[in-house]
Amino acid sequence: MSSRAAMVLEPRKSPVQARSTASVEAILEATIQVLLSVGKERLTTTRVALRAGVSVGTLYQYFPNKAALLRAVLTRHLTLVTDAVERVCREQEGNTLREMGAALVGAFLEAKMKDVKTSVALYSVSSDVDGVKILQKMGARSNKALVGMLASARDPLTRDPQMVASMLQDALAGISRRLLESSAPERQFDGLRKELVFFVCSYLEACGGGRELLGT
Amino acid sequence: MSSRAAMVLEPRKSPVQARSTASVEAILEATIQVLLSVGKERLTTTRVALRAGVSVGTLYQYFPNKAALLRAVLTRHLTLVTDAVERVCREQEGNTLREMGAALVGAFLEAKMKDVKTSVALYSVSSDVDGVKILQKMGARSNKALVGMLASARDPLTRDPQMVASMLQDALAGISRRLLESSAPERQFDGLRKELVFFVCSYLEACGGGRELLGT
DNA sequence: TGATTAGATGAAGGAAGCTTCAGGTTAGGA
DNA sequence: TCCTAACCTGAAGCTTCCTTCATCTAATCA
Repeated sequence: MSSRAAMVLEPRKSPVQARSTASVEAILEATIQVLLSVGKERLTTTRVALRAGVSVGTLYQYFPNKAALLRAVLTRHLTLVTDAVERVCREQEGNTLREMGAALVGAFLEAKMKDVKTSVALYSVSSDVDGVKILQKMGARSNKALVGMLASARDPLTRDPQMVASMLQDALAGISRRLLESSAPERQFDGLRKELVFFVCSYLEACGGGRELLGT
Repeated sequence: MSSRAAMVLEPRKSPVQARSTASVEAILEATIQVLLSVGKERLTTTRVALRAGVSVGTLYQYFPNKAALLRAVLTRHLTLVTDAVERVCREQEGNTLREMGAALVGAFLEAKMKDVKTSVALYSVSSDVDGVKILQKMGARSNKALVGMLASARDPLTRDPQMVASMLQDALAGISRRLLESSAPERQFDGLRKELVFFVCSYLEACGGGRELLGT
């Protein structure tokens, strides 16, 4: 009957004491571990609980079902990436489009590469758990941040910022996905990063006047 | 004991008479129908067979298991898209980078939009069936075609064609995916197409000398 | 037309895993 | 110290489906 009465689905129950908070954390972490070690096909709630060092019952005390658990993990991960994007966007306000492009690419790739294995494992989970909805929510956040940043550019955009932002984020998503799912992401990383900066900057500069720039 | 003895996995048995060919076709088609109507979670082999107007036994006569069935459907769809890309690449040989970019975007989007629902439904299937492997195979084909086309450009590339081709196809993939998964793809289609052409052309022209062009 | 091969059937075996719940343990306040 | 609420446990119920195979029907060919 406390204020935490209105929680509908995600957490079935909120941790109050320290030990339960630890349980939830352990479960979340274990989910990723299991995902990495046996793959989503063999990821069972029992296995996750085992790995987390708790019983299945405990798991179900905090997550209404398997899907919710996976959703929580996915959300967690995507939030990190989105936060990273929002951060650069804030930092880059007032800079040139070229600077923005380079910074965006750097931050995005870094966030995704932070834990390659996990990123890849979560791609496979996404489609089982209306990951699209989660992605859209995060996408909207990124979009907002990007539009704000672009609007503040020293060399202003001559095109619909909304549209430009979408292009950038979706292209980034597609390219980084392929990178991550390739056999050796680390090896390709640097070359790809450079080209991606070039790609994005070409576009952004064309979106601006496209004059005062001649460098690379 | 005929020559068709070496088939290992995909089709368990090859259709010989007309009726069996019809069965296979019906099963493939039914798979998509079921996917669209009840979603992949509730797609069962029995349901597919029912919809196809055959018995489960028949289904298992041509597909060793559920995964192979889904793989077949996915492969089929992606082949169409890849074929489309290869076609434009051939047609555009010898043209300018700008022309190539516009044509590529057009063909790619058209192929993907041909049957939006199916495309979207198959995204969700992809991760259950080592879709990555299939995607990579198709990606390699597209890549080859793109590289060939780019190499033939009237205004030659000043950057690694392999890399440029990857950028293009992955960006295209990312952007089209978002379009397809959005709530109203048709509505956004035209605006997005135009911007995408601009995006791709900006890049390609920057990859060429980037001089003799001034038009939009 | 009879023999042989291709194709079709669908009930049932069997495995797997999600989720519950009745009952135990621990922590913190009175 | 005792009591209540928070927390934990894990065996087993239940459902869902994949896949097989013994059997039947339809083509094809000599």
